[in-house]
Amino acid sequence: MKLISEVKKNAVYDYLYSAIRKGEIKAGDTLTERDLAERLGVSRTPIREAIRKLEEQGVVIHEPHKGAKVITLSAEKAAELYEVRELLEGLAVRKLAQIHTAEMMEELTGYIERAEKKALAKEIEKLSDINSAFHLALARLSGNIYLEVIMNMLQTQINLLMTTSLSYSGRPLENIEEHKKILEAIKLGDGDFAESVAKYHVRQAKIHAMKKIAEGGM
Amino acid sequence: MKLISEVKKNAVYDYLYSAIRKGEIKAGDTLTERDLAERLGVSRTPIREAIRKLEEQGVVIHEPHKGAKVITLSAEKAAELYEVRELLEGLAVRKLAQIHTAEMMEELTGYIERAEKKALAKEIEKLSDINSAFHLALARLSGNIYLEVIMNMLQTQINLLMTTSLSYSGRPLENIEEHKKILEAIKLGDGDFAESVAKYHVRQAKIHAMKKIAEGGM
DNA sequence: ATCTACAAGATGGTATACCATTTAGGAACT
DNA sequence: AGTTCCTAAATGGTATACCATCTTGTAGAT
Repeated sequence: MKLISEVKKNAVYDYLYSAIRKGEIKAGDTLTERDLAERLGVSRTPIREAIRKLEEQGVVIHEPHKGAKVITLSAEKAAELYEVRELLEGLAVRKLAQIHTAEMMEELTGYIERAEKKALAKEIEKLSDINSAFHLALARLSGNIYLEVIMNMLQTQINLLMTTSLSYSGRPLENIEEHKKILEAIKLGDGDFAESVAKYHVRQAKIHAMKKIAEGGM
Repeated sequence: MKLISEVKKNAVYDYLYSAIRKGEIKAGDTLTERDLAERLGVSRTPIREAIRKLEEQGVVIHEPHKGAKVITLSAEKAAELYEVRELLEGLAVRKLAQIHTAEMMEELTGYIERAEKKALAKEIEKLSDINSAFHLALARLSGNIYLEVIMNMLQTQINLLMTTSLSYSGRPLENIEEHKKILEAIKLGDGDFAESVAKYHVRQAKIHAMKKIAEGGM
């Protein structure tokens, strides 16, 4: 039985991460414990824990006695991000091609269906969340726990990038089509092929993101 | 000016991680905050932070109201670990082949020299630490910040594996020879070749580790 | 004998106060 | 005017107490 009021530690984390994604807290801003505690009406303890978690995920960097600064995602960092993600997503999909079951495919298809609805409804923030969930699911279902943990971190960063820098602008339909192609490749059961399709997808996403960053004001 | 007494949070983390590596705290054991606080003579606060960090690194898993349990590294987990590491170390070395400078090579060579000394002196625990530092340096020098963060986590896990399961038993000399080959490949500047040498090294380490796990009592 | 319910202990989460360290700004001196 | 030193404020770290929740064992009922 899940209660409404989650533990504050998580609530604070969610609030801060969301505020950063929405741009209410900008890159370079510093989070100070006492400040936030007062503003959110809680003690420093849950704030500390939330900031630790943000640090863990690479969202802020803590400089002693200067506060935790929200990272700035430069074009270089974005390139590094996608570089690693290409490898890992390739591996996840390769493994999935070898071990996939009907239930797995059903779950994955579910994300795509929901994504299509959100895309049509232009609910871009929710679309972004669903796409995140899709990629995380690929990692989780691959059965490699490390892939899952790492992809979670990378996805957190990518969401940050998408929202703060790219203002959610995506290529929603092409993106979804590529996701479908990944699922088809998994169904074929050919690890090499599935891996190459997944890598292609990540490269496309990277190209798009880099172009946006180059245009937009970073 | 660095003082002797580091912050307790880190001291507690170091103590716990070390105790786990030494087997004083075994896989499956639970860490409870009050318990440790009393035994180490500090308050729960630094204990909490240390446990969080252990959790972050995947060393313990926190189950609500049951304490933080030290993970059990099964053969499957070890295989997953090396699977991911092969990809990432391959990427790191590929990049290094393209961007390496004299200073970088000097640093890397330094690790190998120190490793040889420790190997000859049979100081196996210190050897293990130096090898960790070598691999972490590869990731760091590659210039991809994500590689560095991720490799740090993987290395933490591998150290755990080496000590708890493999009792430091290694193939120290072969290992060092392979490290030398990696450096030579980097110097040649051929990314593809360097990557393949690095991947080969990780696969060898994996084979050795898996064999040991199969023999030894896990 | 088994099941239920409840109470006590264990565990985690939060609030608060205090201490340590660092930073930053200004006063005093040259 | 520039430099040095010192102090106050900011920030982080730690200790402690209290509260909420969950687990577990046991007493009582059936």
